[in-house]
Amino acid sequence: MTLADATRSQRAEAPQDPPDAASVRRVITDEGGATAHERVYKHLRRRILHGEMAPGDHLTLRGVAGELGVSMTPAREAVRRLAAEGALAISASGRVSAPVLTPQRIEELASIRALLEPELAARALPRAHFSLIERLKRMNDEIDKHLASGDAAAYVRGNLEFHRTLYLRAHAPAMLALAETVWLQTGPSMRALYARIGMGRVADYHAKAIAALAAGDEAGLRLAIRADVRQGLTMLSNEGLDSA
Amino acid sequence: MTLADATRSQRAEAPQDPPDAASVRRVITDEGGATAHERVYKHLRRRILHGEMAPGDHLTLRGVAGELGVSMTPAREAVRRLAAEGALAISASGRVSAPVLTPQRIEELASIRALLEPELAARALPRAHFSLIERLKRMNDEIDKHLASGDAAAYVRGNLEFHRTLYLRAHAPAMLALAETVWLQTGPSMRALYARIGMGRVADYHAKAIAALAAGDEAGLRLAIRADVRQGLTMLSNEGLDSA
DNA sequence: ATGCGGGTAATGTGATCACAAATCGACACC
DNA sequence: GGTGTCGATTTGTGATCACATTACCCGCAT
Repeated sequence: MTLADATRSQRAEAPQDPPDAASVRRVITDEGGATAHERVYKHLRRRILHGEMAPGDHLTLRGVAGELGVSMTPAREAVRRLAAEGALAISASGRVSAPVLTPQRIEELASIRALLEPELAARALPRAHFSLIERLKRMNDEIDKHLASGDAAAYVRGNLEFHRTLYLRAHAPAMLALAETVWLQTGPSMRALYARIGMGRVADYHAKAIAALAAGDEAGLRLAIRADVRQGLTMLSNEGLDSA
Repeated sequence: MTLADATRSQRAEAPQDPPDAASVRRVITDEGGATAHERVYKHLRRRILHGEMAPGDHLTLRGVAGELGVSMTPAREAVRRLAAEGALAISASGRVSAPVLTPQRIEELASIRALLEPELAARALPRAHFSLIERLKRMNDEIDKHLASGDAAAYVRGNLEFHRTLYLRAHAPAMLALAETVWLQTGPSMRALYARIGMGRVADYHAKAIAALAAGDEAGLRLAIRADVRQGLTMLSNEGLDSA
C-alpha cells in the first residue's frame, strides 16, 4: 500500500500561484492522489526508505512545502508523522533531520527485525501460492542484477520490496506496520552504508528463504529470514563506526 | 517518560481569551510543560492508554482544541500523531475515533506483545537490582488492591506502569516504544472489557515474573511475561465478540 | 589566526480564516 | 408511515500571518 512500485510519481513541480483562489485544491489532490499532507508524507517516506537522505541531513518545513507546492501546514503534519514513526528526528529547537543511529540503536533495531520478520514470514508460509514464490524468485533475480551493477539505491529498494511482498501474505497489518517502522528508521543509514563500502559479498539468504518457502519448511524459513535481517544490520553496526 | 505517574495533571481549563495577544504562549507552555501540540498529545494519549475512551467514540478537532484551550492546529497535529501510532482511527472523510478492534487484530496485537515483551524483560533481567524488584513487588501489591476493589481504570493503569517500569531497565527505547504503540492500540478495548465483565480471576503472573527476576531465571521470566500478556488479550478476544 | 559577540535572516509554532465536504435534521411526497 | 431530498450546521483541510527563537555569519578584538 505504501510502497507504490510502478513509476515513482515524478515530482509535480506544480506552478502553484494561488494567493487568491482556493478551488485549486481539488485539482491538486486529484493529481497527487489524496490529501496534501498525505502526498507530502508519502514523498518524504519514500525518500527516507530508499535512502535518498543521509543521516544528519536537515529538512525545513518551508523547504518541503515549497518543493511539493503546498503550504506549511500539511508539510508540518507529514514531518511530524514521520517523526512519530522514528523516521525523522526533531531537536529540542524543532529542527528536523534524518536520525543518526548509534551502534546500540542499530543492534536494537536488528533485534526487533529478527523478532518480527521471521514471524511474519512464518505466517505467510501457509498462504504462499506458487505464483507468489515465482514472483519472489523474479524479484530476487532483479536484486542480484542491481547488486552486480552496483546500484545501491535500486538494491535497497528491491530488497525492501522483496520482504514486503512476502510479509503481505501474512495478513498481519499491525505487525507489518511495525516492521516498516523499523525499516524507516534504518533507511538513511543503510543507504549511506552501501554507498560507502559498496556491497561486496552478501550471502543470498533470499534464495534460502524461497527454497524453504517452496518446501513448506517453517523452521528453515525463519532461520533464513533471521540471517538475512541480521546480516544487513550487523554490517551496518560494524562499518558505521568510522563515519562518525 | 510518557507515563507521568504522580498526579494526573488536572485539565487546566485555561481561560484563554487572546484574540489579540500572542505572548500568552510562553505562559501556556510553561504551565503545561512543553509545546501546545505535545500537551494535547499527552493528554489524549493518557486518555486512550487508560481506557477513558470507548472503542468507536468520536473526537472532533475543535472539541479537543477547545477542551485544552488551544487552536485547531496543535490539536490536529496531536490527533494525527496518535493516528499514526494506531491509537486513533481516521475515516476516509477525516473523522477521528477510537478504533474498534476485530478479533483477528487482537490476536495479532497479542502476538506482537508476546514477541516483544519477553525480550524486553530478558534484557532487563541482568540489570535488575534489588531495589527494582522491591519496587515491582510494591507495584504488584497495589495492583492487587485495585483488583480487589474492582477499580478497573486503576488496575489498567497500574498494570501498564508495572510492565513499563520493568522494561525501562532493558535500555531498549525503540523496542519499548513499539510495545507502547501496541498498548495504545489495545487501550480502549481493554478498558471496555474490564468494565464489562469485571476482572474476576486473573492469574498472578506478575508474581511469577518477579520471582524469576529475583532468581535470575531468564527462561522463567520470559514464560511468565508471555503468559501475562497472552492472558489479558485472549480474554479480550473471547469476550469482545458479543459487544459488536 | 582564533575565539567571541552581535545582528540579521531563517525557522518552527500556533492562531485565524475561508472553503468544501459530510453529516444530520426536518419536511414533503409517495 | 416510510422514504427520499434538500438545507443548514458541523467538521476537516489547507493557506496565511504574526511572533519568538534559534541558527548562521560576519566582523572585531585579543
